[in-house]
Amino acid sequence: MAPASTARVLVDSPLPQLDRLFDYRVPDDLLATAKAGVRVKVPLRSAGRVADGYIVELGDAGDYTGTLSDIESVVSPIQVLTPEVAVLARRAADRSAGSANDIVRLAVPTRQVRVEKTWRAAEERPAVAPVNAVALDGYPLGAMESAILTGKRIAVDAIPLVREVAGGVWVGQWAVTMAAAATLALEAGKSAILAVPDYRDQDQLMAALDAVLPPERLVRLDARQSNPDRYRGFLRCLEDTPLAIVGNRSVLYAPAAQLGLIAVWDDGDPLHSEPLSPYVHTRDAALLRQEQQGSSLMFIGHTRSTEVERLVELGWLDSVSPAPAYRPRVIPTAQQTSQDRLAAQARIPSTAWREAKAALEHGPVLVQVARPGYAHRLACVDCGQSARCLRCEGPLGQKSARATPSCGWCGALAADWHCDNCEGTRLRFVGATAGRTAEDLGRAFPGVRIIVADGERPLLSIGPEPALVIATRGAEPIAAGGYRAVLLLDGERMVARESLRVGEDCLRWWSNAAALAARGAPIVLVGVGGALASCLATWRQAEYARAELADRRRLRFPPAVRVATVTGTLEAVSTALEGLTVAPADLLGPVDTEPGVVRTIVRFDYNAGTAVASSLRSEVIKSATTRRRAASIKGPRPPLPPSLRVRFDDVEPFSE
DNA sequence: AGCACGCCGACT
DNA sequence: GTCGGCGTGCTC
Repeated sequence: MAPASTARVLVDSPLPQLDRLFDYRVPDDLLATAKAGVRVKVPLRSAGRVADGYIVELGDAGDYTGTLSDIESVVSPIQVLTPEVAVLARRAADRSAGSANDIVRLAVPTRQVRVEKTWRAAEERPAVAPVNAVALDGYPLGAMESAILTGKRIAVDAIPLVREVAGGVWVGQWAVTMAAAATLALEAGKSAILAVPDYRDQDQLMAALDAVLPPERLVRLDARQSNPDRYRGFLRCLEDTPLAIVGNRSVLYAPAAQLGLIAVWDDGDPLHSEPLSPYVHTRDAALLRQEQQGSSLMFIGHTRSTEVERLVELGWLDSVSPAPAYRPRVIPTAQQTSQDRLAAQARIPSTAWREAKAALEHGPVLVQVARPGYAHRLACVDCGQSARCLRCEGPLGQKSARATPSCGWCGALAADWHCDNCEGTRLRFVGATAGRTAEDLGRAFPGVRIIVADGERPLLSIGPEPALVIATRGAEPIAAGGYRAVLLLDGERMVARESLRVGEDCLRWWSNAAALAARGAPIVLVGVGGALASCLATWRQAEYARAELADRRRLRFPPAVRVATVTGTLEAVSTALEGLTVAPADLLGPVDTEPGVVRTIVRFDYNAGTAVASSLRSEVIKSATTRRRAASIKGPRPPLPPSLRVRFDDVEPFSE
C-alpha cells in the first residue's frame, strides 16, 4: 500500500470563508509524522504566509483539481485532534452556523512544549489497576446501572441531601451519584465525561470522585487551570486508560478513550451556556456527542430544565427518580410582619424568624437573599402586574422618559396598551427595593455568629456549629451535616426579574438551596405563592417544567421552538433574512440594539434547524467576503459597520 | 485577514 | 504610451 500523500487540513483561522478542509501534499520527509490529528503549519497564499492547522484526514484529495502545496511542517507528532472530536466540532459548528475552528479552540489547549516532552519521555506508563464500581444508593435497584451500561439516555432527579465523602468533607449527594455513575463506566472499561457549571460544583464532584477512584483515573480539565496543568490533563485524556474527566462546559470536547458516559449536572445553570462563538450549550454538545458515540447520557439536577423536559416528553430521555423518595420540608409563608421589632426591621416574617431561632440552637441556618439591585420594569398602575406586549407577551420597556413604551422582544410600540389582568391603561416604573443588609439580618438574631457568602466573599463550606449564614443565591456554602433551617427570603424580588426563564431559575435557586438542608429541617419560602411555591413545597419540579413548556408551546418560545438572533446593520440583517427561504420560520423584529445595529429573532421548528443554520451560515460568509464599502472614505476611519452575527438558541434577548 | 489581480486618472 | 488608485475575490 502506497503511503497516503494527501492531507486534508483544517486551517486555524477565525474567517468563516476558510472554515473548510484544504488539501495539501505531504512531502516524503513528513510521511512518518503527518498523521491525522497532528498540528501542522501550512502555506496559505494569503492570510500571512503560513497558517497553523490540524490534519483531519489522510488519503484521497477532495474535488480540488489545482496543484497542491506541501505541508510546511509537522508541529508535533502528537495526534491532539482525535477523529471523534474533529467530527463533533464540525457537527456542533454546523448546528449553530459557526466555525469548526471555534470549537477546536475549546477542545485542544495551547501546546506546552515542556509538558509535551515530559509526557513523551514517560514511555512506560504503569499499568493501572481495574476499577471497582461503587453502589448507586438511593435509586431503584439496577435502574441507573443498566442505563449506564447499555448506553441509555436518562434525566435523573438528584437526591436533595448532603453527604460526607471523607472526614469532614461534605458534598451534595448529586456529586456522590455522579461519581458512582462514573465508577460504573470505568469498571466496564469506558471513560466518563462529567460536566458541571462552576468551580464550586467542580470541587464537590472532585471530592466525591477522590473518595471512590484512584488519582490516576481522575482528570480535571478547566479554563482556570494554568496552561501547563491543562495541557498535562489533556494529554492524559489521549492515553488508552479510561478516565473520569471533570470540567465545565468545554469538557464535552475532551478526547476520551472508549467514551461510555456523559453526565451533566444542573443543565439549567446559565454557566452551561458557552459565551464564545458559536455559543454551543453544554446540553447540546452532550446530545451531539452522545448521538455520535453512542455512550450513555445523564442529565442530573434538583430541577428539570424545560429543555430536558421537552426531551423527556419526546421519549428521547427516560426519567429516573430516587427511591425511596425524599421530599425536603418546605413551608411556604406569606409575607406577614414579625412581632419581633428587630425581625420586622429586617423584614423577616414571624414564621421564618421562629424556625430560624429554634434551629440556631442546634446548628447553622442558611439565609438566601437576592443579589443586590435589578433592572427597573414597567407595571400596571392599578393591579401591579408586569406590563407585557399585547402581541407577543414580551416585557415592555421605555427608551426614555417621554418615549412610547415598546416591546423588548418584537419591538412593537405599546401605544394603546391595556393590562390583560385588570384592563387598566396606565403604566408606572417599579424600582428596586433596597436590599436587606447582613447587619439588618444579624440584629434580628442577637448573639449569633454571622457568616456572609457572596460573589466577593466566596465560601465553599462551613462546620456544624450554630451560625447564621447569609448567602446570595448560588453562593451558598455547604454545611457539615446540612443546615438546620433554610430561609428563602427574597423570593418576591427574584420572581420580579424580567426573563423568559424567571420561573425556572427561581425554582432552581430555591431547590438547590433547599438541598443543602439536613434531613427534615424546615425550609421557609417567604412571600411567594402560586405554582412556583407549590411545586417547591411538593418537590415536583418536573411538573413545573411540564407546565412551563406547555406555556412556551402556546407562545412559540424556546425550547418549544428554536431561535436564532441575527445582529448587524439593518441592510446586512435584511439581506440575510431575504435569503432565508425556509418555512416554517417567523421573525421577531428588527429592534434597535445600539446606534446603527439591529437585531431580529428568527423562530423555527427543530426540524428546520439544519436548513436555517446552513442558510444563515452562507449569508455570514457572503457578508464577510463582500463588505468593503465604508473603508473607501478618506480621513478618520468611520466606525466600521459590525459584520453580520448569528447566534443560535440564545435566550438572552428574551430576558430584558 | 492579507494579498494579488484588474480596470480608469495624471505622469516621465 | 505607462504608474498606480483601491474595489473585488481567493486562499488547497
